[in-house]
Amino acid sequence: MNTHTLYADMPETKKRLLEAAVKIFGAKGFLATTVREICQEAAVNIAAINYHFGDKEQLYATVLHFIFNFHKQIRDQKLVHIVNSDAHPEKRLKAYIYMIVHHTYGKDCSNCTSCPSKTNQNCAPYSIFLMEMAHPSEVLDDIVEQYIRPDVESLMDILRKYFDANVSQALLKLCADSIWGQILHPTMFWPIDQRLNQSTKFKSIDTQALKQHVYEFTLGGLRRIKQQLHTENKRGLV
Amino acid sequence: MNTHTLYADMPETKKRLLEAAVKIFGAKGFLATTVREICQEAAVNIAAINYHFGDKEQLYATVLHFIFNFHKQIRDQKLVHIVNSDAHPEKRLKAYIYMIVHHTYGKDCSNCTSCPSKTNQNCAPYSIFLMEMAHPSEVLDDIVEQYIRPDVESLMDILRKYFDANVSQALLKLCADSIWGQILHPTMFWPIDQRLNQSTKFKSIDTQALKQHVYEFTLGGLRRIKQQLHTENKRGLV
DNA sequence: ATGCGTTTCAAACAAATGTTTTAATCACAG
DNA sequence: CTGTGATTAAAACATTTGTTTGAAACGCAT
Repeated sequence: MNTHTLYADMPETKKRLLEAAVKIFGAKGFLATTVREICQEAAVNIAAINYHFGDKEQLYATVLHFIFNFHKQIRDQKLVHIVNSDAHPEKRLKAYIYMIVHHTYGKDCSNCTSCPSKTNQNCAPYSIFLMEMAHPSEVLDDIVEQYIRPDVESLMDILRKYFDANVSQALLKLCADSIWGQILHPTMFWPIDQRLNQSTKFKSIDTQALKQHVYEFTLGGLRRIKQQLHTENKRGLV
Repeated sequence: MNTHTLYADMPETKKRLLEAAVKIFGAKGFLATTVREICQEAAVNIAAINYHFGDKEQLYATVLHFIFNFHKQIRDQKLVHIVNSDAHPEKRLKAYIYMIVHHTYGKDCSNCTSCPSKTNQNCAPYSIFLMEMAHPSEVLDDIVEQYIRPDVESLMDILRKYFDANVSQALLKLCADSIWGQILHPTMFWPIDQRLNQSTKFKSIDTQALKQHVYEFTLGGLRRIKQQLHTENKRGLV
């Protein structure tokens, strides 16, 4: 079902443990999940975790890598294609936003085994991600380098080319944050939306509408800022 | 130091416990903090939590209310003033964004006792908030109703008046999310920024620049969307 | 000073957790 | 069939956790 580097050549028991771990770590958090529950979910013996992974923490680290490695290959391919394209920066930006939103909210996620409950809970990967933001573990360093930095740098590249004039790194970062903030907000703060609008997550998030909106909103924002830069430069020359 | 409704008429021990609880719950999460550590930090006996709060969970619930109630009075006053103003919606939007950013990143927070470490950790309130997003507790229902819904509704009001034409609730929500996403992103995903840019939080976040950027970016986004609505309507009439 | 309700204290309790141990079982090459 | 290494199984272990208990100390009106 899933051709995964970390996953492919694992013994059956180890695979089952990993899948169960994603599910339960996601549903309850690291400390609230007991190794007993994971083993029960995976239908293996209590000692299996220590045998196959060393201990609970190393299992969690594997889970973290597993989650972020999900779709990395496809995603990276698309990414270099977008960044190296000679299309207009606005087109590239559109491709970028559409791609990220797709991988964040697409069916690939809502159908994966890591998302046990689509109704009243954040799906496992996002819960785990939020946990890391609240209290980063040691693994986060690697995760950022391997999986997050490439995505962010790509966006910075696109933006740099968009503002063809000399533009500060600080401004690029602000713009990138504006974009990422818009993309991630609906998943990350989903429990609030749920309570505000009695909504169920994957029903209420219209991926297509979100893509379009984030792109149009962003385009308006960027154009305005670019224009302001332009008038500032002009004024500077007078 | 802090004239707080929940805080004012508390016995000394209870206050100390509450402050210690904010600090340690924030630094470690609910399960990772032991009542023993809180009591040690507060320099009170082990049994004090159960005596003053009932149990660990009720202490945590109090902490949650305490955090969100912080500055609520001032904030609410400003809010009604902004919403009921007869200024141009763009001006009101600016006031709204500036106010929220101020209360999210302002000195009032970075100086408060709830933010023990400004260097390598998210400050307590935001860590606790993220925990709630990852795994909501029962208290979140009340928190959303009392503290979050008013803020969001105010923004929706402003936006509704901005798009003077008939505009769908869905579009308003998308725009509101774009704004909130931009505002919250830097705090919430601070651990990533820290690792990407070796930055320390309160040094790297320039509140003034953030305010201005979010407003300008948002204004550009909203204007573009409004314009698109307008041409759509025109086309509809033809 | 006395008595009483409130608060603090040290010690103990019961429950649960991650891990280890040791033996049993399995896969399978020789 | 045999033997060897890998895997699984059940039980036990050591620790830590939140909570309770019952007595002591305190504040304070009478």
